[in-house]
Amino acid sequence: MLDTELAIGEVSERSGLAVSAIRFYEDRGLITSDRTAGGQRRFRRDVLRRLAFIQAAQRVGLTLDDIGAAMAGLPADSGPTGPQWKELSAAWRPMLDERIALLEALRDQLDHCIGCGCLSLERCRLNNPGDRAAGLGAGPRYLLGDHPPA
Amino acid sequence: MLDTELAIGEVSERSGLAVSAIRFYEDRGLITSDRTAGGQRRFRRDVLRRLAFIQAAQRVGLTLDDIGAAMAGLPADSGPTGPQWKELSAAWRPMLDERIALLEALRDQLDHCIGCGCLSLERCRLNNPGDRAAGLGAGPRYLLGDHPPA
DNA sequence: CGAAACCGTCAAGTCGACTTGAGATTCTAG
DNA sequence: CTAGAATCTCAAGTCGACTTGACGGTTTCG
Repeated sequence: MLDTELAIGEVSERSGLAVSAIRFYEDRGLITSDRTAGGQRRFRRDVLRRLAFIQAAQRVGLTLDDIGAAMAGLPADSGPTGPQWKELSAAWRPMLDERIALLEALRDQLDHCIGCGCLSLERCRLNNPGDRAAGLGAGPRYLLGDHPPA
Repeated sequence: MLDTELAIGEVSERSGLAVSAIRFYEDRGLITSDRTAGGQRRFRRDVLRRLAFIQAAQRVGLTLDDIGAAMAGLPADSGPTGPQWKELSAAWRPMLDERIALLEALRDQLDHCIGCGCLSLERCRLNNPGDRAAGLGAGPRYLLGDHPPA
């Protein structure tokens, strides 16, 4: 227990993730672990940082594949270090900004529709399929729409 | 063709949705249609408004169930009328604001982490499970997290 | 009238992200 | 040392939102 390594249950408790989810992430290669002689997982503390990172990224709407790709450039055994973290954050910033802009546009558009009573949603920019910024396509599968092919 | 009713293919083209998706929505009770003598669907024009509405709502991250519930109060055969639209929009506004706030918080937090180099993501508010606003839980299943029990 | 284009109903499949269950093994506190 | 809490693996299930496929009927245009 004073051990630096954490059992999966501890990781679960500290990260707020289900044990099954943690195993799933390991299967997907997002995190790694050592094993005890008996075969149980023991995680290095930095896995918490990775998991936190994963959770944050998911909230932004990235898929595990995206996240895995982004983390592929990081050293496998540690959380992101300074410059790497910087790089990642910089890479995601435009996407964050885009999502925010989209949500704001939606809200304002809604306000506009309320204000003018036009009810012409189908003519609103909200549904302009040609517009990259608004026409994000097919719904929830990828959250707020596409994540850049990045 | 000068007919006021639209065949499913036309609806598809005008709405940008796949024919199969439109049928799916009808199964789910989100839209309705008449049938020709031969059994083909014929949609009233206002179905376009409904579909537009559905698409907009999805982009905000609502499930079809949510959308169905919200539209349940509307007259089945027409798009939302003035006051109803107003009511709906008003109901969704707080959620939109919350989502926007979340995204902004995430972005700013990311900036902060870059700035200070603390790398202490796990201590950041981003992952505070007790905080309703930030601890939105379990990822993509419900898009950017929970939609209010509304 | 007849071919091409469109539409119908199922049932089953897909995708992402996990969860659940079964049955066996390992750890740890008393 | 032992009871019982934690873990293990692996297969299968779930959920939301659709899509795909098989197979057959309907509309429309020339």
